[in-house]
Amino acid sequence: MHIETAPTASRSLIRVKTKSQAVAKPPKDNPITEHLAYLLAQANREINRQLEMRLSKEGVPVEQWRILKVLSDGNGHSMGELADAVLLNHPTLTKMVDRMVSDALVYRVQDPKDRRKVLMFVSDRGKALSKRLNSLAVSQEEHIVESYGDKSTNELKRLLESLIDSSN
Amino acid sequence: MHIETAPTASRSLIRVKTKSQAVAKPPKDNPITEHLAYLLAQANREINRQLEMRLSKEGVPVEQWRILKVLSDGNGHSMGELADAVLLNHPTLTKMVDRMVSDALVYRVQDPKDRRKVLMFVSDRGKALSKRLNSLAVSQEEHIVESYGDKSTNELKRLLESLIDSSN
DNA sequence: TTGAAAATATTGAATATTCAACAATTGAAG
DNA sequence: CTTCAATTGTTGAATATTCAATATTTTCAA
Repeated sequence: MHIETAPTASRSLIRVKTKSQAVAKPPKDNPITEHLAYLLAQANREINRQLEMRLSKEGVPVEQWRILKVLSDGNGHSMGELADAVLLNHPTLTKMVDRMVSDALVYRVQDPKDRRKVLMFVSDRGKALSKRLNSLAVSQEEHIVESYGDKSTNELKRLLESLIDSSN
Repeated sequence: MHIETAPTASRSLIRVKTKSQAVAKPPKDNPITEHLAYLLAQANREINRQLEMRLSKEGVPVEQWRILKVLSDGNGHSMGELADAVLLNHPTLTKMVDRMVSDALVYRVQDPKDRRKVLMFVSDRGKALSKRLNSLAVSQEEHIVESYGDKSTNELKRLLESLIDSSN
């Protein structure tokens, strides 16, 4: 691995640039921490990590909690529907569902109305796990509310929903 | 691949459950779309996708924009610092930086003060690219503001920042 | 009715990420 | 000083994700 030798102090000094004076309309060259996309990524990463840690008690990734939760309405959901709902693309979902079928958490049924489709169902074992996972997820959110406040949490949720709406 | 035969209509009917009456304190078994963690993941996915599409004009993933942007202050940043700043874990960053070094966008300098550390710098080529990427990112955010509103955007940013703060 | 196009899900290869182990350097205790 | 622990970054193997191609079924137009 090639690594440069350290620059000399004088060379560093030569490089110092005089900032051009502040412009009237801000050049929008803000620090990355002010970009919406960055803040969303950062917040998502943090909250997702916390949730992941809670769910690890049951040895289950966040995505599987989502899948079980969506299927827990008892209705069959096609793979396409499910992929949208759980924020995974199709091939990723297929493979994750394969694992969950192996673990007897969910099962596939060919849709009799449209045989291209596969309907996913949750098993009793999956339902039981889903309940335990929900407790963990709810307690995480309660923990957030404790430090962040009920008002802020609800306001944030509302804004996120409307951002999502406006992005379609 | 094993797929169950479709359940008969009668079997489906037998399974229908009578919902227990509404409880005083909600059981918090809300749809997943009301969970903060889910809303954050969904919003992040959507906005990140849009940004990704914009940046694809320059053939660069979002993470490389972040790296270039952070390094564009002209100071050297250690790999650890950088990993935190750009929301990547260490091995992932190492490999992405390898690619960027190949593309002559950034370079490594061993820190003379602490030779365990590697300081990352952006090259002139990287700086030029960074500017173009910033334009694209800014225009994306402007596009969001157009439909979502200036007020909502700023309010959302503020709430995200304070969520992140309260999570540490 | 037939044939082409669209929709749906899966597969395998290519790519990316993560985990655990490692190497190098520094810090700190004795 | 010496040695042991902690810090920093990288590597390789294991795992996961994505892209492109495929198979199947349905839809729709001619």
